[in-house]
Amino acid sequence: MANQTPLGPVQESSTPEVKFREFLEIRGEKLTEPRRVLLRHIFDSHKHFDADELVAELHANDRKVSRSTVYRTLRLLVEAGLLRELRLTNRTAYEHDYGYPSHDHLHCTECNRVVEFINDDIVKIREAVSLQNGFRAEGHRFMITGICAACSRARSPRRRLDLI
Amino acid sequence: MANQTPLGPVQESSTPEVKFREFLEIRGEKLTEPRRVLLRHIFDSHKHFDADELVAELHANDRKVSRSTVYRTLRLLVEAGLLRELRLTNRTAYEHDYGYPSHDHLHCTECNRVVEFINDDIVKIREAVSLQNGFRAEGHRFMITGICAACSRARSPRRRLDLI
DNA sequence: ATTTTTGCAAACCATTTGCAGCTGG
DNA sequence: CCAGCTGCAAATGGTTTGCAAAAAT
Repeated sequence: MANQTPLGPVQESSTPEVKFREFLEIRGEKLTEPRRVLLRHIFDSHKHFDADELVAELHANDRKVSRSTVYRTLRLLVEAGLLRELRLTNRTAYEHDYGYPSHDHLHCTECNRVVEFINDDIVKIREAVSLQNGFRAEGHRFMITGICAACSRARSPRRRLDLI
Repeated sequence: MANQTPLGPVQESSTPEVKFREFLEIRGEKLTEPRRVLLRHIFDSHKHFDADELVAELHANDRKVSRSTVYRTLRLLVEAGLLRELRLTNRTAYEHDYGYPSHDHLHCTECNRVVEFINDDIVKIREAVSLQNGFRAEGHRFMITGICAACSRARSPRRRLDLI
Protein backbone atom coordinates (compact mmCIF):
# COMPACT_ATOMS: atom_id res chain seq x y z
CA MET A 1 0.00 0.00 0.00
CA ALA A 2 2.21 2.79 -1.28
CA ASN A 3 1.56 6.27 -0.03
CA GLN A 4 3.39 9.54 0.09
CA THR A 5 3.07 12.15 2.82
CA PRO A 6 2.31 15.50 1.28
CA LEU A 7 1.13 17.15 4.47
CA GLY A 8 3.42 18.56 7.10
CA PRO A 9 3.36 17.70 10.80
CA VAL A 10 1.60 19.79 13.38
CA GLN A 11 2.93 21.01 16.69
CA GLU A 12 1.58 19.00 19.63
CA SER A 13 1.98 19.46 23.34
CA SER A 14 3.00 15.88 24.07
CA THR A 15 4.29 12.78 22.34
CA PRO A 16 2.06 9.94 21.21
CA GLU A 17 3.43 7.81 24.02
CA VAL A 18 2.53 10.38 26.66
CA LYS A 19 -0.90 10.81 25.21
CA PHE A 20 -1.45 7.08 25.10
CA ARG A 21 -0.31 6.62 28.67
CA GLU A 22 -2.72 9.30 29.83
CA PHE A 23 -5.51 7.61 27.95
CA LEU A 24 -4.71 4.25 29.50
CA GLU A 25 -4.34 5.63 33.01
CA ILE A 26 -7.80 7.14 32.91
CA ARG A 27 -9.19 3.72 32.14
CA GLY A 28 -6.96 1.96 34.65
CA GLU A 29 -5.07 0.15 31.93
CA LYS A 30 -1.41 -0.39 31.37
CA LEU A 31 1.29 0.76 29.01
CA THR A 32 3.05 -2.54 28.44
CA GLU A 33 6.15 -3.37 26.47
CA PRO A 34 4.34 -4.78 23.40
CA ARG A 35 2.20 -1.65 23.27
CA ARG A 36 5.27 0.54 23.49
CA VAL A 37 6.99 -1.38 20.71
CA LEU A 38 3.95 -1.04 18.53
CA LEU A 39 3.51 2.65 19.24
CA ARG A 40 7.14 3.41 18.51
CA HIS A 41 7.01 1.50 15.26
CA ILE A 42 3.80 3.15 14.14
CA PHE A 43 4.95 6.70 14.83
CA ASP A 44 8.44 6.08 13.51
CA SER A 45 7.30 6.63 9.98
CA HIS A 46 4.34 8.40 8.58
CA LYS A 47 2.38 6.19 6.24
CA HIS A 48 -0.79 4.22 5.91
CA PHE A 49 -0.64 0.66 7.11
CA ASP A 50 -2.82 -2.25 8.15
CA ALA A 51 -2.64 -4.85 10.88
CA ASP A 52 -1.01 -7.41 8.67
CA GLU A 53 1.80 -5.11 7.55
CA LEU A 54 2.47 -4.23 11.14
CA VAL A 55 2.83 -7.86 12.15
CA ALA A 56 5.10 -8.56 9.19
CA GLU A 57 7.34 -5.54 9.74
CA LEU A 58 7.74 -6.20 13.43
CA HIS A 59 8.60 -9.81 12.80
CA ALA A 60 11.21 -8.78 10.26
CA ASN A 61 12.71 -6.49 12.90
CA ASP A 62 12.68 -9.19 15.53
CA ARG A 63 10.34 -7.09 17.61
CA LYS A 64 7.54 -9.62 17.46
CA VAL A 65 4.11 -8.72 18.73
CA SER A 66 1.31 -11.21 18.30
CA ARG A 67 -1.41 -10.62 15.80
CA SER A 68 -4.08 -10.44 18.50
CA THR A 69 -2.17 -7.82 20.42
CA VAL A 70 -1.73 -5.81 17.26
CA TYR A 71 -5.47 -5.83 16.66
CA ARG A 72 -6.27 -5.05 20.27
CA THR A 73 -3.79 -2.21 20.43
CA LEU A 74 -4.90 -0.68 17.15
CA ARG A 75 -8.39 -0.47 18.53
CA LEU A 76 -7.09 1.29 21.64
CA LEU A 77 -5.05 3.74 19.60
CA VAL A 78 -8.11 4.67 17.60
CA GLU A 79 -10.12 5.17 20.78
CA ALA A 80 -7.29 7.26 22.17
CA GLY A 81 -7.43 9.53 19.13
CA LEU A 82 -3.92 8.63 18.02
CA LEU A 83 -4.93 6.77 14.89
CA ARG A 84 -7.69 7.03 12.42
CA GLU A 85 -9.27 4.13 10.55
CA LEU A 86 -9.72 4.05 6.81
CA ARG A 87 -12.02 1.30 5.66
CA LEU A 88 -10.90 0.44 2.19
CA THR A 89 -12.52 -2.21 0.06
CA ASN A 90 -11.03 -5.31 1.60
CA ARG A 91 -9.19 -4.23 4.67
CA THR A 92 -8.89 -1.59 7.33
CA ALA A 93 -5.95 0.76 7.00
CA TYR A 94 -4.75 3.21 9.64
CA GLU A 95 -3.06 6.58 9.66
CA HIS A 96 -1.78 9.02 12.26
CA ASP A 97 -4.48 11.20 13.70
CA TYR A 98 -2.30 12.97 16.23
CA GLY A 99 0.33 15.53 15.38
CA TYR A 100 -1.05 15.57 11.89
CA PRO A 101 -3.56 17.93 10.32
CA SER A 102 -7.06 16.71 9.60
CA HIS A 103 -7.58 15.83 5.99
CA ASP A 104 -9.50 13.63 3.58
CA HIS A 105 -8.61 11.17 0.84
CA LEU A 106 -8.54 10.38 -2.82
CA HIS A 107 -8.52 6.66 -3.49
CA CYS A 108 -7.34 5.39 -6.86
CA THR A 109 -9.26 2.22 -7.55
CA GLU A 110 -6.73 1.24 -10.19
CA CYS A 111 -3.46 1.22 -8.24
CA ASN A 112 -5.05 1.33 -4.80
CA ARG A 113 -3.01 4.36 -3.83
CA VAL A 114 -4.45 6.78 -1.29
CA VAL A 115 -3.62 10.48 -1.54
CA GLU A 116 -4.41 12.99 1.16
CA PHE A 117 -5.82 16.45 0.70
CA ILE A 118 -7.02 19.26 2.88
CA ASN A 119 -10.16 21.25 2.26
CA ASP A 120 -11.58 23.32 5.05
CA ASP A 121 -14.99 23.65 3.47
CA ILE A 122 -15.70 20.01 4.21
CA VAL A 123 -15.87 20.55 7.94
CA LYS A 124 -18.07 23.57 7.37
CA ILE A 125 -20.50 21.47 5.36
CA ARG A 126 -20.35 18.79 8.01
CA GLU A 127 -21.32 21.26 10.72
CA ALA A 128 -24.06 22.88 8.69
CA VAL A 129 -25.62 19.55 7.73
CA SER A 130 -25.37 18.25 11.29
CA LEU A 131 -27.06 21.32 12.67
CA GLN A 132 -29.90 21.00 10.19
CA ASN A 133 -30.44 17.40 11.26
CA GLY A 134 -30.09 17.73 15.01
CA PHE A 135 -26.99 15.59 14.73
CA ARG A 136 -24.00 15.82 17.03
CA ALA A 137 -21.13 15.19 14.60
CA GLU A 138 -18.09 13.40 15.94
CA GLY A 139 -16.28 12.92 12.69
CA HIS A 140 -16.66 12.20 9.02
CA ARG A 141 -15.21 10.24 6.18
CA PHE A 142 -14.88 11.85 2.79
CA MET A 143 -13.28 9.66 0.19
CA ILE A 144 -13.16 10.51 -3.48
CA THR A 145 -12.82 7.41 -5.63
CA GLY A 146 -11.53 7.41 -9.17
CA ILE A 147 -8.42 7.11 -11.30
CA CYS A 148 -5.23 8.96 -10.43
CA ALA A 149 -3.13 10.88 -12.94
CA ALA A 150 -0.52 8.14 -13.32
CA CYS A 151 -3.08 5.44 -13.98
CA SER A 152 -5.03 7.63 -16.40
CA ARG A 153 -1.87 8.23 -18.36
CA ALA A 154 -0.89 4.58 -18.41
CA ARG A 155 -4.34 3.57 -19.50
CA SER A 156 -5.36 4.67 -22.97
CA PRO A 157 -2.95 6.79 -25.05
CA ARG A 158 -0.06 4.47 -24.44
CA ARG A 159 -1.03 1.12 -25.85
CA ARG A 160 0.32 1.61 -29.35
CA LEU A 161 3.87 2.14 -28.16
CA ASP A 162 3.92 -1.25 -26.52
CA LEU A 163 3.41 -3.00 -29.82
CA ILE A 164 6.92 -2.18 -31.08
CA MET B 1 -31.56 -1.06 10.25
CA ALA B 2 -34.46 1.37 10.37
CA ASN B 3 -34.44 4.16 7.84
CA GLN B 4 -36.88 6.69 6.54
CA THR B 5 -37.06 8.04 3.01
CA PRO B 6 -36.86 11.82 3.12
CA LEU B 7 -35.92 12.28 -0.51
CA GLY B 8 -38.36 12.08 -3.38
CA PRO B 9 -38.00 9.89 -6.47
CA VAL B 10 -36.63 11.09 -9.75
CA GLN B 11 -38.11 10.57 -13.20
CA GLU B 12 -36.34 7.83 -15.15
CA SER B 13 -36.79 6.66 -18.70
CA SER B 14 -37.06 2.94 -17.92
CA THR B 15 -37.76 0.59 -15.03
CA PRO B 16 -35.05 -1.10 -12.99
CA GLU B 17 -35.87 -4.40 -14.65
CA VAL B 18 -35.45 -2.96 -18.13
CA LYS B 19 -32.21 -1.34 -17.16
CA PHE B 20 -30.92 -4.54 -15.62
CA ARG B 21 -31.88 -6.60 -18.65
CA GLU B 22 -30.01 -4.21 -20.91
CA PHE B 23 -26.99 -4.44 -18.68
CA LEU B 24 -27.08 -8.23 -18.73
CA GLU B 25 -27.64 -8.46 -22.47
CA ILE B 26 -24.55 -6.42 -23.18
CA ARG B 27 -22.55 -8.95 -21.21
CA GLY B 28 -24.32 -11.94 -22.66
CA GLU B 29 -25.87 -12.83 -19.34
CA LYS B 30 -29.37 -13.82 -18.40
CA LEU B 31 -32.28 -12.34 -16.54
CA THR B 32 -33.38 -15.41 -14.61
CA GLU B 33 -36.31 -15.95 -12.29
CA PRO B 34 -34.32 -15.61 -9.04
CA ARG B 35 -32.86 -12.35 -10.29
CA ARG B 36 -36.28 -11.07 -11.20
CA VAL B 37 -37.66 -11.99 -7.79
CA LEU B 38 -34.81 -10.23 -6.09
CA LEU B 39 -35.06 -7.13 -8.24
CA ARG B 40 -38.79 -6.85 -7.69
CA HIS B 41 -38.40 -7.23 -3.95
CA ILE B 42 -35.61 -4.68 -3.74
CA PHE B 43 -37.39 -1.99 -5.72
CA ASP B 44 -40.73 -2.70 -4.11
CA SER B 45 -39.83 -0.56 -1.14
CA HIS B 46 -37.32 2.15 -0.70
CA LYS B 47 -35.03 1.48 2.23
CA HIS B 48 -31.53 0.45 3.13
CA PHE B 49 -30.96 -3.26 3.45
CA ASP B 50 -28.23 -5.87 3.54
CA ALA B 51 -27.84 -9.33 2.06
CA ASP B 52 -29.02 -11.06 5.20
CA GLU B 53 -32.23 -9.07 5.47
CA LEU B 54 -32.96 -9.85 1.86
CA VAL B 55 -32.58 -13.57 2.40
CA ALA B 56 -34.77 -13.46 5.51
CA GLU B 57 -37.52 -11.40 3.93
CA LEU B 58 -37.67 -13.54 0.82
CA HIS B 59 -37.85 -16.70 2.88
CA ALA B 60 -40.68 -15.24 4.92
CA ASN B 61 -42.52 -14.53 1.67
CA ASP B 62 -41.89 -18.02 0.32
CA ARG B 63 -39.92 -16.51 -2.53
CA LYS B 64 -36.71 -18.18 -1.52
CA VAL B 65 -33.47 -17.24 -3.21
CA SER B 66 -30.24 -18.75 -1.99
CA ARG B 67 -27.77 -16.69 -0.07
CA SER B 68 -25.10 -17.09 -2.75
CA THR B 69 -27.43 -15.89 -5.45
CA VAL B 70 -28.36 -12.91 -3.34
CA TYR B 71 -24.71 -11.95 -2.99
CA ARG B 72 -23.97 -12.59 -6.63
CA THR B 73 -26.94 -10.57 -7.78
CA LEU B 74 -26.23 -7.67 -5.43
CA ARG B 75 -22.81 -7.36 -6.98
CA LEU B 76 -24.34 -7.26 -10.44
CA LEU B 77 -26.87 -4.65 -9.44
CA VAL B 78 -24.11 -2.43 -8.14
CA GLU B 79 -22.14 -2.87 -11.35
CA ALA B 80 -25.29 -2.09 -13.31
CA GLY B 81 -25.69 1.18 -11.44
CA LEU B 82 -28.98 0.15 -9.89
CA LEU B 83 -27.73 -0.07 -6.33
CA ARG B 84 -25.12 1.69 -4.30
CA GLU B 85 -23.06 0.13 -1.52
CA LEU B 86 -22.72 1.65 1.92
CA ARG B 87 -19.95 0.11 3.94
CA LEU B 88 -21.00 0.51 7.53
CA THR B 89 -18.97 -0.64 10.46
CA ASN B 90 -19.85 -4.30 10.42
CA ARG B 91 -21.71 -4.94 7.27
CA THR B 92 -22.43 -3.73 3.78
CA ALA B 93 -25.79 -2.10 3.25
CA TYR B 94 -27.34 -1.18 -0.08
CA GLU B 95 -29.66 1.51 -1.34
CA HIS B 96 -31.30 2.41 -4.63
CA ASP B 97 -29.04 4.33 -6.96
CA TYR B 98 -31.46 4.48 -9.86
CA GLY B 99 -34.47 6.75 -9.92
CA TYR B 100 -33.20 8.41 -6.78
CA PRO B 101 -31.24 11.64 -6.35
CA SER B 102 -27.61 11.53 -5.36
CA HIS B 103 -27.05 12.23 -1.71
CA ASP B 104 -24.81 11.53 1.27
CA HIS B 105 -25.28 10.13 4.77
CA LEU B 106 -25.31 10.76 8.48
CA HIS B 107 -24.55 7.62 10.45
CA CYS B 108 -25.53 7.48 14.12
CA THR B 109 -22.99 5.24 15.81
CA GLU B 110 -25.33 4.78 18.74
CA CYS B 111 -28.47 3.36 17.13
CA ASN B 112 -26.84 2.57 13.79
CA ARG B 113 -29.46 4.51 11.89
CA VAL B 114 -28.51 6.11 8.58
CA VAL B 115 -30.10 9.37 7.48
CA GLU B 116 -29.73 10.81 4.01
CA PHE B 117 -29.08 14.42 3.09
CA ILE B 118 -28.39 16.41 -0.02
CA ASN B 119 -25.76 19.08 -0.30
CA ASP B 120 -24.69 20.22 -3.72
CA ASP B 121 -21.47 21.79 -2.51
CA ILE B 122 -20.01 18.37 -1.90
CA VAL B 123 -19.80 17.52 -5.56
CA LYS B 124 -18.29 20.93 -6.23
CA ILE B 125 -15.57 20.25 -3.69
CA ARG B 126 -15.04 16.83 -5.16
CA GLU B 127 -14.50 18.27 -8.62
CA ALA B 128 -12.23 21.07 -7.40
CA VAL B 129 -10.06 18.71 -5.38
CA SER B 130 -9.88 16.17 -8.18
CA LEU B 131 -8.80 18.82 -10.65
CA GLN B 132 -6.08 20.02 -8.31
CA ASN B 133 -4.75 16.48 -8.02
CA GLY B 134 -5.01 15.36 -11.64
CA PHE B 135 -7.58 12.86 -10.49
CA ARG B 136 -10.44 11.58 -12.59
CA ALA B 137 -13.22 11.30 -9.99
CA GLU B 138 -15.75 8.54 -10.49
CA GLY B 139 -17.59 8.91 -7.23
CA HIS B 140 -17.26 9.70 -3.59
CA ARG B 141 -18.40 8.67 -0.15
CA PHE B 142 -19.17 11.32 2.42
CA MET B 143 -20.41 9.96 5.71
CA ILE B 144 -20.82 12.07 8.81
CA THR B 145 -20.58 9.99 11.97
CA GLY B 146 -21.94 11.02 15.33
CA ILE B 147 -24.98 10.87 17.56
CA CYS B 148 -28.48 11.55 16.25
CA ALA B 149 -31.00 13.75 18.02
CA ALA B 150 -32.97 10.85 19.48
CA CYS B 151 -29.88 9.19 20.96
CA SER B 152 -28.52 12.48 22.31
CA ARG B 153 -31.76 12.94 24.18
CA ALA B 154 -31.74 9.41 25.55
CA ARG B 155 -28.02 9.63 26.29
CA SER B 156 -28.11 7.21 29.21
CA PRO B 157 -27.56 3.44 29.41
CA ARG B 158 -29.13 3.02 25.99
CA ARG B 159 -27.89 0.12 23.94
CA ARG B 160 -27.68 0.09 20.19
CA LEU B 161 -30.79 -0.99 18.38
CA ASP B 162 -28.91 -3.26 16.01
CA LEU B 163 -31.59 -5.55 14.69
CA ILE B 164 -30.36 -9.12 14.66
C1' DA C 1 -1.67 -9.89 45.39
C1' DT C 2 -4.57 -8.53 42.16
C1' DT C 3 -5.79 -7.01 37.82
C1' DT C 4 -4.70 -6.53 33.16
C1' DT C 5 -2.26 -8.32 29.18
C1' DT C 6 -0.20 -11.62 26.14
C1' DG C 7 0.11 -15.29 22.70
C1' DC C 8 -1.78 -19.13 20.91
C1' DA C 9 -5.31 -21.53 18.76
C1' DA C 10 -9.88 -21.83 17.91
C1' DA C 11 -14.02 -19.34 16.83
C1' DC C 12 -16.51 -15.90 14.13
C1' DC C 13 -18.98 -14.33 10.39
C1' DA C 14 -19.90 -12.01 6.24
C1' DT C 15 -18.78 -13.15 1.82
C1' DT C 16 -16.93 -16.15 -1.91
C1' DT C 17 -16.28 -20.28 -4.44
C1' DG C 18 -16.34 -25.27 -6.46
C1' DC C 19 -19.32 -28.16 -8.34
C1' DA C 20 -23.19 -31.01 -10.17
C1' DG C 21 -27.40 -30.33 -11.83
C1' DC C 22 -30.89 -26.92 -13.74
C1' DT C 23 -32.47 -23.23 -16.99
C1' DG C 24 -32.97 -19.67 -20.24
C1' DG C 25 -32.47 -18.24 -24.98
C1' DC D 1 -28.25 -27.55 -27.14
C1' DC D 2 -24.98 -24.98 -24.34
C1' DA D 3 -23.38 -21.08 -21.94
C1' DG D 4 -24.73 -19.23 -17.97
C1' DC D 5 -27.12 -19.82 -13.47
C1' DT D 6 -28.60 -21.99 -9.07
C1' DG D 7 -28.24 -24.04 -4.51
C1' DC D 8 -25.61 -26.38 -1.52
C1' DA D 9 -21.79 -27.04 1.26
C1' DA D 10 -17.22 -26.07 2.01
C1' DA D 11 -13.59 -22.58 1.86
C1' DT D 12 -11.87 -17.85 2.79
C1' DG D 13 -9.80 -14.30 5.24
C1' DG D 14 -9.77 -10.53 8.16
C1' DT D 15 -10.87 -9.96 12.84
C1' DT D 16 -12.21 -11.45 17.54
C1' DT D 17 -12.21 -14.32 21.60
C1' DG D 18 -11.33 -17.99 25.42
C1' DC D 19 -7.92 -19.30 28.17
C1' DA D 20 -3.73 -20.24 30.89
C1' DA D 21 0.59 -18.25 31.58
C1' DA D 22 3.14 -13.72 32.14
C1' DA D 23 3.61 -8.91 33.45
C1' DA D 24 2.41 -4.58 35.47
C1' DT D 25 1.33 -1.77 39.56
